Amino acid sequence: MDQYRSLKDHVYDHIAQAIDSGRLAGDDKLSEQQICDALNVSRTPVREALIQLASDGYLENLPRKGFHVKAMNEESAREIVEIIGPLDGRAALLACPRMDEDDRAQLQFLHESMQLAIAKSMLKKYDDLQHEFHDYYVQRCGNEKLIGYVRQLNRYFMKREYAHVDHDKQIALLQQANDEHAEIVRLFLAGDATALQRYVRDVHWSIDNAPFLVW
Amino acid sequence: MDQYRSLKDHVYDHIAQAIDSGRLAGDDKLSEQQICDALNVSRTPVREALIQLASDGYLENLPRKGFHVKAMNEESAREIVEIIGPLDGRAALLACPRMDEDDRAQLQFLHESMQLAIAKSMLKKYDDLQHEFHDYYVQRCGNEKLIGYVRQLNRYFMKREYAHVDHDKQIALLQQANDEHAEIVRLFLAGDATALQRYVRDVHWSIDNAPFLVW
DNA sequence: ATACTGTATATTGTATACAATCAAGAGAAA
DNA sequence: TTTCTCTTGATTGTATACAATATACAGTAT
Repeated sequence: MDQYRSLKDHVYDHIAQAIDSGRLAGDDKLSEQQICDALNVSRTPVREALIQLASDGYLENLPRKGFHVKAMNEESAREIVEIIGPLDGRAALLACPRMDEDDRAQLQFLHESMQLAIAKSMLKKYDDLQHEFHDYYVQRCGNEKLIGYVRQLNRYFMKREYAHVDHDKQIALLQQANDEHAEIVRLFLAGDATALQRYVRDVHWSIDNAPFLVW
Repeated sequence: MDQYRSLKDHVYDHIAQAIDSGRLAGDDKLSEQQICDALNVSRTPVREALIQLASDGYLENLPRKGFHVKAMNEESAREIVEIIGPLDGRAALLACPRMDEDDRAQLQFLHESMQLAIAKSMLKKYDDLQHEFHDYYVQRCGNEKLIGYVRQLNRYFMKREYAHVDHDKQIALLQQANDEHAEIVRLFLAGDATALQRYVRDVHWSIDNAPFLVW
């Protein structure tokens, strides 16, 4: 069963990846013609992909003036931080009773891997593992709509930059975050879904001391 | 300043309204040609609107087989109930410190109007007021992304049907809901944002005794 | 030099044309 | 009758053509 992928989907993935990888950023304007030339397709599938990307929050569409990449600014960062906690916490709550022994072992393994990454100052590695950690239980919450929301919100954390924070301070922040991961793992192991939700929502994603508000 | 509205937007509104109003429902298949004929436009803006509607959760797109209205079923209803509480609660938390005297008076007025609607057994009127009540503080939470999410989730509650519940039972459910609204108003007046968030999230939108899971 | 105006070019929005796939029905084989 | 295959028409996916608007730039007036 070879699953059909339209040119629209192909274009969609191409642009989405370019944005996620940071190759397209800021308020970059997208030229339809340029995309057509690059991918050897006509404007129809390109426009359809752009409309979908705009609907999914990747782009913005100024009527009669085209599409441009939605810039990350203070305001949208604040909006994301205000929402992610309740959603991630709810995902943890729902995932908790759906985890089996192997799942819990995976979470523990990821936590210890992150600790290793911190010890070796492998910041990028830590970042990847952190996403994998959160993704792991979100993917198992059994709520497709919730999974979609969290995925969309997390996209913005992909492009975080650490440049303007000095290295020691950065390590300290990661260590704090991973201590929280330890508690999250503990609550998953204990199977205390309610406490888990509260901890993820109110502590790990605390609006106040959000150490993740770093771009 | 006449703001430009493309044919795509026109088509989008047309279909969205047809779905919201219930004129299109179930798994109804949408014929592109039929829409073209009805609105006297070509397939291009129609397809663009359909793609956006699918991205916004109105429709589903089976490759090579077209678009059909996303049906409401047990599963998607459960998914919505699992998400709406944390989001609506967070919206209330954020809105609370942004409310002025007039806003609080509006909420109180809406609450009392709902009580009146219950007393007169005006179920449809109550429903409208309830939406207005929740919308009122959500619209003032200062988080556009959150507003969008709640709006999308609430679409599904628009088409709720009361038919299979007897009238007295229905009135009792509405009375309970409005008692909760009273508490919500009280917390808004008290300015206790934290308690408000908790109440909206854990009591009013409680997963367990969700009296709103009625289609 | 600066600001304005008109024109040429580029880009977006929409319509139409063509290609690929799907769905329905007729007819043949079991 | 049932099932299979083939064919035909309908529908979707893509390309191209055309129309409407926006952008850039040259030339002119101040």
